[in-house]
Amino acid sequence: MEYNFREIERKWQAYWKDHQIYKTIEDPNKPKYYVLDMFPYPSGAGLHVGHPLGYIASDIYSRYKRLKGFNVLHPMGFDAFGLPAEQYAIQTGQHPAITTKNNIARYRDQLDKIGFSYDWDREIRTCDPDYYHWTQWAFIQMFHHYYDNDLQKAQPISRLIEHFEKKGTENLHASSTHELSFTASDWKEMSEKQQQEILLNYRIAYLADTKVNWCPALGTVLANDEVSEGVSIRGGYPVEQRIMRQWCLRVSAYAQRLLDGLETIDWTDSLKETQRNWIGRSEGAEIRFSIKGRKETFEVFTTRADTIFGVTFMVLAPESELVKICTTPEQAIEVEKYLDNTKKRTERERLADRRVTGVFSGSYAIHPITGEEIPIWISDYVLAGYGTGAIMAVPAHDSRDYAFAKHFNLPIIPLIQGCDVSEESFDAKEGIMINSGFLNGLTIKEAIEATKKYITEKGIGRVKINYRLRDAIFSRQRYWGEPIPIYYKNGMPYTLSEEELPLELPEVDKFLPTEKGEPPLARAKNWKTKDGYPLEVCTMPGFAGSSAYYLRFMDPKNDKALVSPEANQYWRNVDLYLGGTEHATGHLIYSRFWNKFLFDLGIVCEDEPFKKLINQGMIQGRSNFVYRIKDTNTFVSYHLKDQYETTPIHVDVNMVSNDILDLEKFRNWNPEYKNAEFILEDGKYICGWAIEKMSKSMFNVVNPDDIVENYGADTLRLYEMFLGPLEQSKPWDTNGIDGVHRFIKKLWNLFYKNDELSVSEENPTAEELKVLHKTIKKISYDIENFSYNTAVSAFMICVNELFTLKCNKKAILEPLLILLAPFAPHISEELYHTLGNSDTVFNASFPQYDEEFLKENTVFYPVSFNGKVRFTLEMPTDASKEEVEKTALSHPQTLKYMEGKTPKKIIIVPGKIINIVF
RNA sequence: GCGGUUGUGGCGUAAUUGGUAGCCGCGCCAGACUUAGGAUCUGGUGCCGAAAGGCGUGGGGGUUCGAGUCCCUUCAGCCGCACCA
Repeated sequence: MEYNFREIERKWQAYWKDHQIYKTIEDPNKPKYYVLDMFPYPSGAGLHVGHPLGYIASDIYSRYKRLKGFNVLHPMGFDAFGLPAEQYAIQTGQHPAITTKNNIARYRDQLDKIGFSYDWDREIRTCDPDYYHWTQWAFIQMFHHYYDNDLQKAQPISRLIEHFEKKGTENLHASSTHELSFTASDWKEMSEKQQQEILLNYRIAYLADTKVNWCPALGTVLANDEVSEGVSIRGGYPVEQRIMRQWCLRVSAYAQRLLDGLETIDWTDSLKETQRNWIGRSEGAEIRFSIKGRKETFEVFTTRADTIFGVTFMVLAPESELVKICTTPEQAIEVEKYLDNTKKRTERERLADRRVTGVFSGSYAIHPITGEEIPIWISDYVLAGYGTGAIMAVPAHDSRDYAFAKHFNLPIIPLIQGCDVSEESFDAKEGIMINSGFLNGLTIKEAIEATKKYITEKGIGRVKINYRLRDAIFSRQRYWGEPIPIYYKNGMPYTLSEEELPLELPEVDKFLPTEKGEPPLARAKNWKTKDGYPLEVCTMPGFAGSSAYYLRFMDPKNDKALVSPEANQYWRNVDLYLGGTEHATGHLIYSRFWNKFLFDLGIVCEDEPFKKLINQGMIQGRSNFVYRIKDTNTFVSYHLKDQYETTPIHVDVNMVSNDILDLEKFRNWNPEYKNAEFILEDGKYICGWAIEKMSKSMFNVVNPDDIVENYGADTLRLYEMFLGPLEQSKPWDTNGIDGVHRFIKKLWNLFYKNDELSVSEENPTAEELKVLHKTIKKISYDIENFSYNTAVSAFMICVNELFTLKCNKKAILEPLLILLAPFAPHISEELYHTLGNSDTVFNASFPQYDEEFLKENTVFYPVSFNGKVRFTLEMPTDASKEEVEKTALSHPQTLKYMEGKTPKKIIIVPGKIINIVF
């Protein structure tokens, strides 16, 4: 029989579906294992060959774990809300729900062809009301909680109100937007509206005026991780800063726990480092300065408290509230001018053009230790959003302060013994302090500690930890997202009751803002509560739906809760999570935050959602080029191109094979090339190539459907794994796929001789057993270590060796099929049944290797002289060191290489190597 | 600038963790079967050299009997962060 992959794959995919092989239920008798892929956003372009890489890897692991006796949860769903479908809707009028549904169908079809073991009964779509019910529910919980810094835990708002009623803000240690201070009686005298406004300052989901990234082209605000270098990541449209009243999530409250949690999880160092970076913890001191002639004081944050004696000026961010206070009438015009100028510059311009700019405020600060007067300046090199928006400038030891001081001719006082600050600042954190009063003679490290102690004791400052992590802005002025379950009464936000969920996305006539500039939901008819209060018109951002989806998979049909305690306690958290690095600072921070919040509420039993995480590398494209001779329609083959002046042109890789261009296809590709002429080499047109991103514009996109059609899903799966280490980026080159396909056919031919099934029941030989058990050992090790490329190579070696041995014994081939089943499920299932089994191969057990079969009688020693290997020596495995040495020294070859000299030293590593030094 | 990560044949890669560098494939070369080959099978294939032999894991240095692997130094690519005080 021929290996007919089309028929085999169709047959077993249907069988698995009909017999519900992948249906998963909680089974207390088996250990659980949860394998999750980062679910895709179903784009209109469909999957290319790079997308399934991680899915294949996780599928192999899932099937392996199952064969090892685990109850494996391996679900899949779709991150279905998002901008592209909405942009498409604006352009074409097609409802994003329809676009999304079609795209999902396409994705599903493509995924099905590859033969994954997903339990599709658990499929979730974030745009499904039954799903976003629980996204909205979580938001409501966040609204009704605040973060207690003492307990390091979310607490009900009712507890906060109690505190206010008893003590006002006294002894309150809660995360907040602004530091507030009021008494219990102040609180009681406030109106309902005032109280609500105060509470927003503490809620974990809160409404506040914040500086946002406004993207005019998309008509919405974007989160920090959705913006890069001043443009939106989706679409690349310019983004500007604006102050707007927005929903935010108090992620910053969890900064320390997000940081600490990294120690407990098995992620790569680079990813943890990226998150640490993003959280940006810095330990320092907050020091208070008074303003000469005024009662107001202000604080600055510094990590270099040791440099306090080197402060020669202060700098305020232009947006700082202190600017008003510090500006003297004499300087008012100058300051006004400067503020106007900075306002006109966008964030991008400020970053691109690092000119030193600033203006003197007219006021002086009083140095808290020396009592000296220090001029207060205003400059946009100080960021309003970090620390207190004001700094103490130490030009001798900070390059930014140095540049500023040089430009405005301000004094520079060196503080480190022997440092030279005539040309640049000395930023290094090493040396002995000078010019620093009581700090003189201390090392920097000692001086930092001494200063902290001093300012704390004298009450002029305190030790402070700052985080770069900002609260997440949660409003999007868009249509295609989860409605926020909020209504407004008296201008203040209130949540809908849980019974009113899900708040379904309403129909609108157009997916555009209203004439008044309100978001699209403002177009909806009757967008108000039954009592007539207006509902929130913003929707949630893209990361909302993906923040807790891994929990929903545990219990996807539950209409009473996000996840039942029973399901959650069984599945706990994700054991293995696979996905790309692009989510390092977005999804992977937000979902950890979301999970920790639910953990505080006792909804989930694990503090961290993803125990182990692997980032699969990107599959790059391999582009092909033709070379057109300038101003002609003639194309010259690669090796001849240097004889002409040519322009390289991308050609579709699908009409190139082994870098040889199909001329006929090329001519028909584009009318422009209809009459193209070619200068060939050896009768062929050879294309040039380059490794680039896989994208439509490079014409290097390879569709998995085509590969499945031509080679089968098993070949695709094996080849994707064979390309190289999972985590590494590597180019896709369809040319190499034949090798893997040949391997599968060779495996097939172990079973079939001249189209006849030929499998023997005979007992295997020692040699055959050795081949099998060597392979079992290697495959087990490789799967555990996600080294799938070497596993595929081990399979090839195994089949090559069995082929040489002409082995067709069932006792060898059957375990081999079980080993291979996670990688190539279809052919394994087919041949497993061919051997007479009636149950699926995935109900078998993974073979165990037996060291007994791997024992060798003899070992080949490489014999080297002064480190150079000259020949090998076969010795019995159990030969003693002395025997080996004796045999080696008396070997005729040894005499030749010794050139009559006496050995100085003989190194023998049993079973490994012999080295003779002379 | 800071941090992470990777440098091995023409290409993708491997190396039991300090012990024969180049496994497994692609490509290429030769041969077989073929009307044919972008099919299949067999053999060869790191570089230089006719061979003996020499050289060889980005470069330089070191430790060691022995280094792709450890240490120092340097270069290059990729990724992340970046006026974060």
